[in-house]
Amino acid sequence: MEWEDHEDYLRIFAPKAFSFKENIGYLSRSADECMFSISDEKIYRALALQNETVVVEISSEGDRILFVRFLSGAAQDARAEVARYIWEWFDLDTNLESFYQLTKNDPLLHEPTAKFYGLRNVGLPDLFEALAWGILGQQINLSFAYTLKRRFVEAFGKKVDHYWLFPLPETIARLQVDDLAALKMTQKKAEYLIGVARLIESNELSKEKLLEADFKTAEKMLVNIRGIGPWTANYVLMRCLRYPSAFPIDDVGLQNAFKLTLGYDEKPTKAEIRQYAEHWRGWETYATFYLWRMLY
DNA sequence: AACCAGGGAAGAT
DNA sequence: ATCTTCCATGGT
Repeated sequence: MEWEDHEDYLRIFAPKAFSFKENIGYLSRSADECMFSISDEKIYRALALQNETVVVEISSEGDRILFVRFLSGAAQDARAEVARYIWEWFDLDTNLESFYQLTKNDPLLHEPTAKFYGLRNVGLPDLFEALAWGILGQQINLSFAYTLKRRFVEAFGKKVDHYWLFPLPETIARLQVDDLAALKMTQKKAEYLIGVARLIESNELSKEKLLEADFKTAEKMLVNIRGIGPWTANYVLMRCLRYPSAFPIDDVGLQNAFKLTLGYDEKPTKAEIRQYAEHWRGWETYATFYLWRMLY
């Protein structure tokens, strides 16, 4: 991690193949997002750290240096924690150069990788947030998913200045199914969310445990949880745990992105998707992420 | 106003 | 192992 602490601000030096503009563009894709806001090419959000809560403003100097100001909070030890969070959020440990090398002649990926050069898998570092977003998003369109997330966050999260912190698992673990169903999600979703919150609260499930396992083992650990099938498991393996080979192959967005990018009239079959994906073995996460980006 | 969306569970084959 | 049905809401 490369960064400088200047007390009232931080500078974070992104690696090659990073474009602040592309990442801002990605983060601006939904007007209904409630976990951060973007205005004038700057990102604003609250972060819950070990010992305090801070509000940060993230802008850029050029396209490779992230410039972080603290709008509230930021004791000495918090600043390194913020730098680490942002480093992870933008997936700055990944070297994208070999991905670009691999895809520059790929019939499907050459277009998205050229168009969105420097885009990162801007993830969901918090495991409960990633799982909850996956569960909330099951079987509904994206706009309703954002509506549900907003209701969930505003009902059970915490507001810091103008910004929301995602609900904590210990809060959700204590709810009844009806408390969540009142937000107009299905009874099942309410059950799944409470179940996952309880597993995290009891530490039976944690990011650390999932990261100790290899990809296939972590996938099995997740799929064994009620409410988490292959789609949600791979979504979380991609966006939170950052296994490079995660691949939600049944995702309808992925099928639509194939259709759009290849100019097909019909969605591709699973076999076709597998065939294309052979070329990007080890980079399925980034391939999926760039293909999704084609859709909005 | 009927019908569809779409991932997961549960039950059936 | 693979299939069918159900969930329950918002969008069309």
